[in-house]
Amino acid sequence: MPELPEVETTRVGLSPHLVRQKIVSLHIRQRQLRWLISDQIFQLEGEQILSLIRRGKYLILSTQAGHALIHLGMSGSLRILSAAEPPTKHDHWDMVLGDKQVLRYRDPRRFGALLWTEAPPEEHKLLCDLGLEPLSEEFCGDYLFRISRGKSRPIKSFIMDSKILVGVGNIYASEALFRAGIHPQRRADRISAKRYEILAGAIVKVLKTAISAGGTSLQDFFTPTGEPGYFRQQLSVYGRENQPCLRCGGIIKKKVQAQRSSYYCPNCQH
DNA sequence: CCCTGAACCTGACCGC
DNA sequence: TGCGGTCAGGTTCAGG
Repeated sequence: MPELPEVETTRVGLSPHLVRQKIVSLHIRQRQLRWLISDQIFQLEGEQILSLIRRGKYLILSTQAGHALIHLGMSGSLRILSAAEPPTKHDHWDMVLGDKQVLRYRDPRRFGALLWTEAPPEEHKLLCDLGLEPLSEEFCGDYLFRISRGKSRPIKSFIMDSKILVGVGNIYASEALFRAGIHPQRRADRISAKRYEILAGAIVKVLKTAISAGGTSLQDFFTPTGEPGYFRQQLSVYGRENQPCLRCGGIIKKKVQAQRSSYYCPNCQH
């Protein structure tokens, strides 16, 4: 579920509640997420939170002793609650904070992760091969154009590949391609530099707009204060199969590509 | 290297 | 009400 805008919304919402707080204790009710939560994670107890940053779809919570890497998978969410609030069925872990508040992780499908690392996080196996941040200075159409040469794979899977750029998942890939007028199945090496310029702009625009709206809530996603994200109302193609294209009035199609649904307008996207 | 398909897990929804 | 099938925002891994 959560793509870059939802993870960024989570980070922004949590940050004022977490940074400089002391972690009083950690309570794990379900260790089996995407990977088993290691006992090393208890080194967080007694530590002060120094920062909460985002890299791609990962959140990195840093202390003097080491770093917790948090991934929300498909259905994960984080909330700040009163420590007195009883946990419910899929609330897998709690981080009790110094001010009687608790950071609570909920994840029905358990595809998320909570990992411990003492080395610099950027060296971690899951982070070291990640591509550019789409909202960074270096990201541009020319970057996509250069590394797409000789790549026959479809453009949708290309922009969803975290080794190339991070944070673009199934919703925003469809949305960005629609805005750029590019067919999701077009080969990556058959797109001009000019069109990559437009695509890079569309990716940045759609991600920034979604962050401003607090992300997209389909089923499981809520901001840390329990609010849904409102970007769903601005989706142009995602989830709109058989509905009219907002640009040309044609019919939006859905096609399964690499086991993921792609939504597009066959008239506007080539 | 490139791509596909399976795997991990639960819940919502739809048709019968 | 119940059952079976399908689908869902992510990512890794095995295999051809």
